[in-house]
Amino acid sequence: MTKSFVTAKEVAALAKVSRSTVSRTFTEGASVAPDVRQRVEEAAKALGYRVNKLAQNLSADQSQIVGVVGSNLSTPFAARQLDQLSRGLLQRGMQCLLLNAADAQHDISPLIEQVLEFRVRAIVIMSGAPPGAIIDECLANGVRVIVVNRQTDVETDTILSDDVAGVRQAAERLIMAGCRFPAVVSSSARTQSQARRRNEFLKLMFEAGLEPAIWAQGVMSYETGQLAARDLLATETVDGVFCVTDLLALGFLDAARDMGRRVPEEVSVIGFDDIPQANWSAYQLTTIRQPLDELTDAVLAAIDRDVRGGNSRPIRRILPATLIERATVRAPTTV
Amino acid sequence: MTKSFVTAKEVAALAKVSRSTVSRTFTEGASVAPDVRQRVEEAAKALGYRVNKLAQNLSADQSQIVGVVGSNLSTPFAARQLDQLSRGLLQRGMQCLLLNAADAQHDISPLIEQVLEFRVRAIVIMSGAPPGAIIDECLANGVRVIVVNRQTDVETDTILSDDVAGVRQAAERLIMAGCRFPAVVSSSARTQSQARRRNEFLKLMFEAGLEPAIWAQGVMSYETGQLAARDLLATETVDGVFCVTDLLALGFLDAARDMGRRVPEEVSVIGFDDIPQANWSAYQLTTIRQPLDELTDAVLAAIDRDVRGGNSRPIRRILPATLIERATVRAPTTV
DNA sequence: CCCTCATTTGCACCCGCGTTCATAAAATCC
DNA sequence: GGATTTTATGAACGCGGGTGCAAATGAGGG
Repeated sequence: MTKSFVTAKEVAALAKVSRSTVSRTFTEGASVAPDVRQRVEEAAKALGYRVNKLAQNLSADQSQIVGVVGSNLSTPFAARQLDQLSRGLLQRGMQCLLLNAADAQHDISPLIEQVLEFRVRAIVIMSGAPPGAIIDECLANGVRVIVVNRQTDVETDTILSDDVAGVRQAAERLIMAGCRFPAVVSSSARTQSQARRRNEFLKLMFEAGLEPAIWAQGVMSYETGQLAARDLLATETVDGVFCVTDLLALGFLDAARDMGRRVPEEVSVIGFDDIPQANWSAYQLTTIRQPLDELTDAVLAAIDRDVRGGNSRPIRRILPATLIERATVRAPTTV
Repeated sequence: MTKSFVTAKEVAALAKVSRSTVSRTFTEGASVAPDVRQRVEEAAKALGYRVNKLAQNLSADQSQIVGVVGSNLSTPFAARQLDQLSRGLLQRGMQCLLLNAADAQHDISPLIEQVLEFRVRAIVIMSGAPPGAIIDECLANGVRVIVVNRQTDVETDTILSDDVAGVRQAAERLIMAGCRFPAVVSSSARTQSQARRRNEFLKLMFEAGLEPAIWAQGVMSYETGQLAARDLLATETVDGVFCVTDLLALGFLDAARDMGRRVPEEVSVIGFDDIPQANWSAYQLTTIRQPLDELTDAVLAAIDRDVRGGNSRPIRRILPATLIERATVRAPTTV
């Protein structure tokens, strides 16, 4: 019943040629007589032959597979990122081996090891903490590693959006709105971009002579944002909130409204990422947009890069984040 | 610079054993003397050896890769589905080769062919139109095909949520709310589940003596839902809307409110899927829940199944969809 | 002390395909 | 038309690793 796949040998037998000729028929730019080629192709079609990529990649010692490790894939931002990336890979004739790091903060070495076993062409790390040692090992083996939105001490391709500049715009905007009692909301997960955004916000606020309330609990989710609002608005005097993620901001918004606080009149809220929901008319969240398209393009470009001159230096691209004005921050006050 | 990977041969040389012994050391249940095993393992670690899955799978004539074809991956429902599935696969020691069918209605044969070349263990089809011919070919080659939320004429594993029963609950609920002028909203994409939900709704409404307005345009998105509301509420008398997808329903809700219509007092709205956003407090959308967890479990079970007795008949599981009462449908009227 | 049996190990071959290399056939040149 | 170049084809080898088989080693029993 469960017959095995058709091999080139069987095609060769049917077409009455050698297996080498079959191989050549399916190899670009090999020399095969037209009539023979046709005979082989017919035989292949009749038998339902398709090359075994496993074997093909084995002798070539490289595959067109790209390993992608990510986490929180149901989160709007990550989902869009993966959607774009996987589509781009497919368009470029590469395969996308998805490794879902269930837990962001865990060490993702085992995942990388797993993907290495497939002699992948490149590894894209969208999340998780990759220890330098294993990245070095990848690079030593000629596997390009592309790290997204994360600083690494290792010399490898790095693509990130300009969190610092983005946060600066957010902070300035809140200050322009006349906020006196800022707060910053994040989850308890200590991912790099979260920490970077939070710390930069704190730094800027201190420089402006303000002392933000700090809230950091739970997982990265809408519900955590709600919780933050209930905590902060009940116990603190807060008139301007920076949520390190839109998801948090949306939860914050809803809970604030449920508590009867008016946004932006009583409290301004600003997020980060610009996920689609931020633009839904129930929210109209003012936020900092991550340049997702450019991010994806940069990743794809970095992967393609290794085809050409081998040992050029690693890419390091910082893409601009921009303030998207919507309706959750008070209009600038003319001081 | 770009050195190749370490092979078993090199490990053998270092450990002063034969390559077979190295192979056996990494093979479950093979007979290797304890001291030799340790020597080999040390050598392997020192050299950074890892087995080449390509080669391993080649001789085994099967991989632990599962091909997953999906589309609209940034959509909340699909994203969650993929998240769960990829996590489950990883936990079970399988790899997830993601094929992103950019366009749902296109023929996905080329995608399947591509994934077949990797001698995958199974193929999960979450979207797209798989022609029966190629599925037959998969099955003939011993590759299990699992189709999710889609009826097929081919005899293969099928997992679907009970759209019909779900829609019945939605329709009954709207009727209970006293709706006289129902409408059904879908996108113009002619995916099976959309069509099934719409047609079933129409049928039930006709049976109840009502004649629903039909709206079907655009892509599957929040914005399309907004558009539907603007169209329907402006030109028709509508007091009860079934959106075949939560995403549509949320857009509909927002646009309806923006037009000043009160929900559920003036118009009741009910969705399908129960995506996380449906439970956000700005919406509180009454909807039909697809049993996502059970769906994923069933898919994973179907994949695992092929380990055991080979030629048992294909699975066909229909999982119950349940009405989730929230706040967008009027309370039942006591007729 | 010799024989038997269990365990360990190396050899050789196979998986399916790409790729020299040599050879046969065809085409070109003078 | 013979010499030379080009082209087409098949045999053989390698990619990295699994595995059947037989030799080698060691332990146990009579």
